[in-house]
Amino acid sequence: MPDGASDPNPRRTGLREVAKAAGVSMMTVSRAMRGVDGVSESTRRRIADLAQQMGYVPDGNARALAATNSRLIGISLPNLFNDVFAGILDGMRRTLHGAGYSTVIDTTDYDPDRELDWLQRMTIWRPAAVVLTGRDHHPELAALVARAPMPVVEIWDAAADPIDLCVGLDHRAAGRDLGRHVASLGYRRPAFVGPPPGLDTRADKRVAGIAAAFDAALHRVATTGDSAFGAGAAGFARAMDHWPDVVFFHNDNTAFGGLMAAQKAGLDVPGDVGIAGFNALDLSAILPRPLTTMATPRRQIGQVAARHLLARLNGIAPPALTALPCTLVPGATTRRQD
Amino acid sequence: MPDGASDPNPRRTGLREVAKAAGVSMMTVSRAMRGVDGVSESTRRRIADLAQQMGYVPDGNARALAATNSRLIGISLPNLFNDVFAGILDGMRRTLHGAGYSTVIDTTDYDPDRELDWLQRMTIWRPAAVVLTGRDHHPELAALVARAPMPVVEIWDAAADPIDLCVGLDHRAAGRDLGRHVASLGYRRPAFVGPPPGLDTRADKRVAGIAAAFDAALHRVATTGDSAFGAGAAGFARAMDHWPDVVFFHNDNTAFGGLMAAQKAGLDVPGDVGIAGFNALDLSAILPRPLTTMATPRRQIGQVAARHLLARLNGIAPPALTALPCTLVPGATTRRQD
DNA sequence: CATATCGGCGTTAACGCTAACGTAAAGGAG
DNA sequence: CTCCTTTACGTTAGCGTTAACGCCGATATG
Repeated sequence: MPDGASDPNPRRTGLREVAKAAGVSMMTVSRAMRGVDGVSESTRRRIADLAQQMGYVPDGNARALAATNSRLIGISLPNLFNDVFAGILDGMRRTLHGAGYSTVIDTTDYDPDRELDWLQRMTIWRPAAVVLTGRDHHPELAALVARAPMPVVEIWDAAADPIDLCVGLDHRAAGRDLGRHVASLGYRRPAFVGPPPGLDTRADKRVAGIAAAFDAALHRVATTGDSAFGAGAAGFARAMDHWPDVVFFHNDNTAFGGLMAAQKAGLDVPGDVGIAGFNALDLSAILPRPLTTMATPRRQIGQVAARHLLARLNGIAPPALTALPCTLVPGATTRRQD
Repeated sequence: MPDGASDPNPRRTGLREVAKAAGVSMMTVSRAMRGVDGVSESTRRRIADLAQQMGYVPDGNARALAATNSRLIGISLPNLFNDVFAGILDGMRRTLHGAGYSTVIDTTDYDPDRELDWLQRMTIWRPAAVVLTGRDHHPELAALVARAPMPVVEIWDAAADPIDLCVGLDHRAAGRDLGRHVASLGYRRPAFVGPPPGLDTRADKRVAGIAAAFDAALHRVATTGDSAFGAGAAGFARAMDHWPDVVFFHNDNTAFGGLMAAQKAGLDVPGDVGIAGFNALDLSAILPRPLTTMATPRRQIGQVAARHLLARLNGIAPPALTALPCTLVPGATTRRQD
């Protein structure tokens, strides 16, 4: 069958072509394809078959333009080199995807400027909603959202007065609970190894919670570098200058780095020094001495956030603030209870 | 300042409003905003100021519709719980983002059906291009791409006859090089722990490469479960039933799981058994005994893929197939060279 | 001094689709 | 048999933007 040459511009098959082939109006095809009422079952099936056979693909841009709303949801996360955000994202995307939404993702590296920048570019697509990580944003972000009204979900950090919706956990309480547990084991001189203050505000809240559980001051050591593991090892060495009897880490990966450094330094864990992580990542459970850590409901946060968002998009008002509980994992890198 | 009520429908500021305010035609504003030729510098600046001040945000949907192309790029990856794909993605996104493209991401869990499904839904948005992982797709995918012609980049696995563009590494060669190194150390009875054959075709190619480096047959053990670490530990235990003297793992995370299992079983590594990973993830370097592994240029793959893609989008023809080199990391979980 | 060229801008006609409203025919109630 | 309702469509008028082309005055070119 000779192909081209006959038609100079073979025009992509659109609603028009399907309509002509089916002997109905474009509007009927449009309705049939979207599954909205007003088309008889027989016609719908006939159109669906025809569309399939003709290779018709609806045009999301035209659709969004005509309907003045799209099925695109923007998601902003600090990074993806981290099972924490990968877990949240996974929980969220399964639900959103199932409801017919596509997700546009960006990572900010904890930089509010980049978050704002991304949101500005995202609004070009008239997204149905956006998801932001945390509660601390660029000062201009609120104005931007006010100008382009749409549902906003802030995830991971549950704190009062969200922009719109918020699903996460209470990081201060999680830090406090972990701190209290460790303090109850008899530790008295805590240190913390993690990002420098101000960078990751969730970490700051956890530190505050941990510190509140102890009488003595908590020594905070700032890590740098790309690898969480390497940063943990280096941070641990610097933390030990202050003779702590227990070192808290930003997360389990850095804690593992610290554990390796302790081993290399010939220190006994938990005899000479206790070690505690955060998040209960997969790694923490298979160590010969499982990490003391706090399990965070990451996938669940994503799922709940997505469900609330869908509710909002369907006109139902979900709770503005949802804090999900964490679970202490006693592990074996701190002393056992006497 | 009393706000609403005066105008019943305050209409979002569009090209029209800016044009009216600037006393020029919509077309001039359009040109000015896009930075295309045909507008004097003074007019351009005046319009830009006005647009900024009026809070004008271009409509990507209308733009894509009128221009019949969008600045959206679809990216399909197996998952994000893995520094491998997170690294590739990061390298790619920095470059694409810098060129003004947004990325729509999906994960497939190594399921060709889900990849096809996603691509079908992605084409709705008329993306400027799509990125797929690997070279093995659903049989119908080629037809789908042919119907909606657009640049396609296949990443991670460099193999002949790509759909369009391909940037990755030669997994068979990487496996072979790693295998040869290990064989040269005197190991004779290799085993492999990783996903079941057919699931991750890159892993299959590496296995083939490893096997080719040995005289004896290679025992392959399939892992299951969500956690790479746990899977590695369980897989190692099952692999030892066949008395291998060296166990290769799908990646460094599973290898670490295996290492922990060996330690728990009282086996000496590399005395009793050698262990080799793949990818040189951050984890592998900070272990007391660094992993024998193969370093893969993940971020670089992303960058090169993005650069080639941008070239293609700008009408320049990049090389169809690019294979990037890997670097052997001898580590200490296999014997030293005699 | 006529003609070609070019920068700077405007006009027109889509791009592919959907909201809102219109209409014709069939069925049910009184 | 009229009136109302419901079902199943069709018609009209955009959604906000850009490609293509046209026009006009200003500066080179022969």
